[in-house]
Amino acid sequence: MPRHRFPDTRDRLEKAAIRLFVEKGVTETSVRDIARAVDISEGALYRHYVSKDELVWAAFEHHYVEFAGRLEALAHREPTTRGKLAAMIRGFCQAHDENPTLFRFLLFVQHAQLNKLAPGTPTPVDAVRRVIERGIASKDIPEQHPDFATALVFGIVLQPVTFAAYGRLPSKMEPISERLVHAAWAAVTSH
Amino acid sequence: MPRHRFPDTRDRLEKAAIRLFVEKGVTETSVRDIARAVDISEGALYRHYVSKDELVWAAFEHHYVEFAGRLEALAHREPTTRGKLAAMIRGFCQAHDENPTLFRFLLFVQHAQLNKLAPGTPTPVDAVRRVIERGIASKDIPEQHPDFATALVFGIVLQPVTFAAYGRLPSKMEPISERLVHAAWAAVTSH
Amino acid sequence: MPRHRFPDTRDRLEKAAIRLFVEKGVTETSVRDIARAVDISEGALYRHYVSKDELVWAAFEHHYVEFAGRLEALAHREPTTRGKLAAMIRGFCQAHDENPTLFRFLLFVQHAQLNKLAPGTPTPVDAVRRVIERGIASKDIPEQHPDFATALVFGIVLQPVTFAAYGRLPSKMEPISERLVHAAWAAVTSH
Amino acid sequence: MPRHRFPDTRDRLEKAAIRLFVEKGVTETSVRDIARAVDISEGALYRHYVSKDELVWAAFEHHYVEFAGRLEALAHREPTTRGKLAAMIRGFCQAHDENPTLFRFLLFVQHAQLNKLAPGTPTPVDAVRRVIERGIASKDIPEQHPDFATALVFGIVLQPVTFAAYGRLPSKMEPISERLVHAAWAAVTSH
DNA sequence: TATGAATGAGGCTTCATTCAT
DNA sequence: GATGAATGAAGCCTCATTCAT
Repeated sequence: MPRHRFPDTRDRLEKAAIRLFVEKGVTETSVRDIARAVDISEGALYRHYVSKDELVWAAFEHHYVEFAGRLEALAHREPTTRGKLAAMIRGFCQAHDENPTLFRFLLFVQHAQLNKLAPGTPTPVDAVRRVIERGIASKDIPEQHPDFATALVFGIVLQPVTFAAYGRLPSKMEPISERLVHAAWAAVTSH
Repeated sequence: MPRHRFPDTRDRLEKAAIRLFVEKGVTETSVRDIARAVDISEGALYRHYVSKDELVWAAFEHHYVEFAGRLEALAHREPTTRGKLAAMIRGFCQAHDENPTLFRFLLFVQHAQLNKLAPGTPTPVDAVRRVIERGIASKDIPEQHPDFATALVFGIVLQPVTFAAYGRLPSKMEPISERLVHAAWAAVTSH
Repeated sequence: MPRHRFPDTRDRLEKAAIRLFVEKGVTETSVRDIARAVDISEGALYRHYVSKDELVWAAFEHHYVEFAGRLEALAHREPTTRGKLAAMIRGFCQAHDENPTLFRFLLFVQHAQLNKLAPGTPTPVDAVRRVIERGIASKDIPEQHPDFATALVFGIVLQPVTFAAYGRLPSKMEPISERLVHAAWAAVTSH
Repeated sequence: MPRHRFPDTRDRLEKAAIRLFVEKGVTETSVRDIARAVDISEGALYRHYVSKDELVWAAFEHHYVEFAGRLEALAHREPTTRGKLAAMIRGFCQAHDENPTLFRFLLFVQHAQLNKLAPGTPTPVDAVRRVIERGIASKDIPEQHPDFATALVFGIVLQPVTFAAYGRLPSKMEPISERLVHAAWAAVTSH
């Protein structure tokens, strides 16, 4: 049951759009740019997406929710708080290395899109936050504001991604995933 | 309508622009938006800035370089690696709390502006990196890629700022500065 | 309002632009003027030309090169120097009378456009100059600076065109073409 | 009885404006350009000229009328038609070489300004035309349309100036003045 | 008297979107 | 279905001119 009659063109549009959005920014990428990248006419794009906004949103939502689910599942498999956190951080690294462009897209556009998510939709932030909350409850992690601890974990994971995006660090995350796990655990459990 | 009532138009433009840039994004803020916020005509803006780009750049460069110098000075006063790092992190928090809008502006636009900095201009990243490099040389910090450790520190400091910007954390950083110092030190010295 | 009723929009734009350029000058003609003359929106013009500059250039280049070729061909058919020169002068007159507006456009904008011609592109000036050069070599024309003689011929032909453009002379050139031929030959062979 | 209280600044403005007008064109030269060239403020320019248009006009009118008078006087001194014409052509060459920029200015802007001349004001064209008219009346020149003959003389003189302006001929006219005299006389008397 | 900030109109261009073909 | 010309709003910028200081 395909979600659309032209799944191929739609996918190619999404992929090209994501690439351009990361390269130039969303506002700086025109519908024309996207149509050209996929070699269709501007008008044709509107057969696949109602508007540019919808294209951005669809590209975001689809992958963002999927990624949240993936993290959730990874955490679910592990029994301990540290194991869950470690699995999620490794999941971040793996997702990044599989498709850095997509990862950067999600990272860079999230704040403009988050408010469009249906309330209650699980996000990667929620996934991490939930693990931390339970870790605090079970005393695996010292008492602290769970959002703050979540921020620490995200900062530790995403800043290297940002540095990599701008060439300050090598582009692969998986080689440093264990370092990130240790750093995140240390940060979250310090005092 | 009076003409010279505001000899400080340039300053008012910068301030209004920074606010709008943070609220809506740089591309999404039009010259007209800025001019209206200051109640002058669009054309008048060009008496003060050669172009919108120059306005963005001037607002960025001025404060960015100043902030880098401030961090440098804070680090300079402290004798130990940990002291230096702690002073800088507290400096971040203080700078943020003094003017969160300005801080967010610097944070959000930096990547589009950094390549315009004259080569060799010291940046906050350089300031932190230098302390870390020396800390590694003096064995205060375990052997590791200094850019990686720098990323950890920045992630730990900036992600809470980002969470605060989007309402996930309280808007003041100074109350959590000691926590950030501990977390950063823990992350950098873990293994 | 219908969209595709004029598949010849580009041509109509060029024609209207040329007319306006002659009437008011290139800089003094706005893109809006041109679009209005053809009854399309300003934005639509950019489907046909990348910029106003390109419109000016395209209108110029196309006709200028064509005209140069036409003169060249006319000269080629004649065996003698005087015959070649006479044919070219008659060609000028005929081209002018066929479309005085176009001719004046080429005359008035040439200096701003000539430096954009690909080096080596033949021009009407080259065509005349070449005939004169050979005429000097074959002693049909007395020894003299060929550029100077070329200037004389052009002055003799174009100044009446200019006078006609500003109403000082009747608007048709063909009736005076033989007079121009005589005058040009007399000027070029005097001493 | 000075014509203005700031003859010096006014002169410098006129000179700078003429230079810029020749270099870039009248429309393409802004009031700002002119004010800067003379190192005064934009506002100050309006103490000397009511508007940009008036500056253009004043610069034109002043020199144009003066030049017409000069030609008239030169012709007056000579008894014969050929002598008068020769004197005027030499006068053109001399005026050009004294100040080529001014000469080009008059040449290039004349058509936009001529209709502002008070009716009856003598122009260089009138001066030449009058001599030709009388030459025809006295049979020194064969019967022909005097405007046409005037066009020939102007073409022969001005086209070399144009070629010089664009680098196709050496920049001095006086060395070729006798050639121009001969060519003009030959053109005008041919048949 | 000189300055230059301010105006307001207008210039060129881009863009998301529509729609006749 | 697909095309791409057309729209109309908006974007950035320049300019001649005015006028408070």
